Amino acid sequence: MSEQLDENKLVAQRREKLTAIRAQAEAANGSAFPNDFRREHLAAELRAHYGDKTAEEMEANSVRVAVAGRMMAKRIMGKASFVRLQDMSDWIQLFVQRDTIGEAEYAAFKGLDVGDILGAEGTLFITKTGELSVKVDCLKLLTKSLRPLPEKWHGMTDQEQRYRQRYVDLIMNTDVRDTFKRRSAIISYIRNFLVERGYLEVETPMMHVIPGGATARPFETHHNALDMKLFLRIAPELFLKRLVVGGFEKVFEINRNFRNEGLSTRHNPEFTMIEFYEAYVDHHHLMDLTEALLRGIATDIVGSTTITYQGDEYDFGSPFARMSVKEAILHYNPDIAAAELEDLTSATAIARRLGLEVKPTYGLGKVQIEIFEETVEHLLKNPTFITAYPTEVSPLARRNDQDPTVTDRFEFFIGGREIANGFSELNDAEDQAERFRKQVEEKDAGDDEAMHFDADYVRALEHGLPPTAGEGIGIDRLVMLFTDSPSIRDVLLFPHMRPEG
RNA sequence: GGGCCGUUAGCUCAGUCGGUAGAGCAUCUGACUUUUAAUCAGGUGGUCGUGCGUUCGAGUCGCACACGGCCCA
Repeated sequence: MSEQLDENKLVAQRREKLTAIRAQAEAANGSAFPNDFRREHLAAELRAHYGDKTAEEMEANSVRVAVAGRMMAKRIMGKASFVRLQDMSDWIQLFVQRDTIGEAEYAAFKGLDVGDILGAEGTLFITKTGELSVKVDCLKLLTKSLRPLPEKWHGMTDQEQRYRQRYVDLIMNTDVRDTFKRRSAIISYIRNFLVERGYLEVETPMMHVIPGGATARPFETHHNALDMKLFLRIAPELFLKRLVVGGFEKVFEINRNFRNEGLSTRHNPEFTMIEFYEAYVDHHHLMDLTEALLRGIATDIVGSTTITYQGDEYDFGSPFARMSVKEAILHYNPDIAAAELEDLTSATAIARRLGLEVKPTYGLGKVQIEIFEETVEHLLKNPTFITAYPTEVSPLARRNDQDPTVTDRFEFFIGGREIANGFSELNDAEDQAERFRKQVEEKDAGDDEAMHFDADYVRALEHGLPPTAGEGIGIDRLVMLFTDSPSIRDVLLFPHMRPEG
């Protein structure tokens, strides 16, 4: 596929047409790919302004328009024809008459192909079937399309082709365009939400010398001039907190992170997260903020506090449920006694009974989280905050003042999936250094997802991080939820695919 | 990583028991001055994902591989 894409007769025919168009344009001192046509109107604007007018009203005051877009359908009725012209906003019909544009122009029009990019000028009118249309008096081919589009009725349905040739998918499928417009709207909403509250948007490095801020396997790359190994970032967290040390007390970043894991309907090697940090608040404040943000997205973008995802309804209108990890385990496992969860031996027995692997290095907190993930996560359908994560699995979160075995941390779940993760930040530099050492021990013991020791980050903390709370939200999964998309690939314009076979 | 399913014309899909490859749309030719999946008549279009094997003969049966989808880990 690299050099010679599949050629066929249809493409060859169009190439021949283009050759003739080139020759004609050259003879007239013009271009086969003219760029001097200026569009004055979008289809959606015209529909909005004139869509409910009557044929008589349109005839009474003639409206001149200039539209441009891709020809999606061509119906030749003899000496008059109809064209469906699709632009970024919508589509509008063109009415092309031989006796209006001239015999030579009409002959040229008949040679155009579905898929060609056209510019058209004319006056608006309404056909006898009630379709707002442009009676064209000037039609111009702007770009010749050499490849046939998929069939008009079924369109492009093959998932693989839709992902690989997203440009065709976007041309053919309105709902795909709508999904990505909504994705953009959601990101804009989040950005405005935070900027309105005094947050500063920043960009921090994506190439890290020490990958940090999450437990995940990073991608490695190499800097030639410096002859050094670099990692694509797995999270921006440690840089954002350095900025809070520096005095940017409310910051956020929306961008890509990279994790070297398998692909699935919920995982792409590169994905988009927002992380935000605010000084002088705690994780309770972030839960309130998150609740307001998600309710706002539902209301303002979806248009309802109830959303439907893959047949299930979720309610964003009521206050979100909040419970601790241990409460959740006990609530969904009535056969487990509270005391059993507090003891490593009995908790390990429970985990093994569930068929979970418990490594000798696991402490009580890790075992509890394994039980939680196995028995609770998938049941958290309506919006729920789970709090009080074990310190053992939260190396960057602040210990709880009453119970130092857990942290002031929460994760947010909906539809059985984790969408967000936030906590009051660990700002005790000495505690942080100690937890990094623990992570390094685990790394040395063979856990390639464990963290590195980041000495500069500890140095930053030694300058003093104000009490701060921070959170990360997976944008792709959030967009899946709000666009009713079953796969992460449906919300990524160009999802990662193996090379074509 | 494991299981199941898929890969046939540009697109969407049929293809019986193993016997020379089919339809619709698109395209080409002709007719048609208000259609919207326009209609009518006629024509063109194929390395059946790749490779190996079984067979007189493979789109069809077997094995391997590639890519994808769904489920599981």
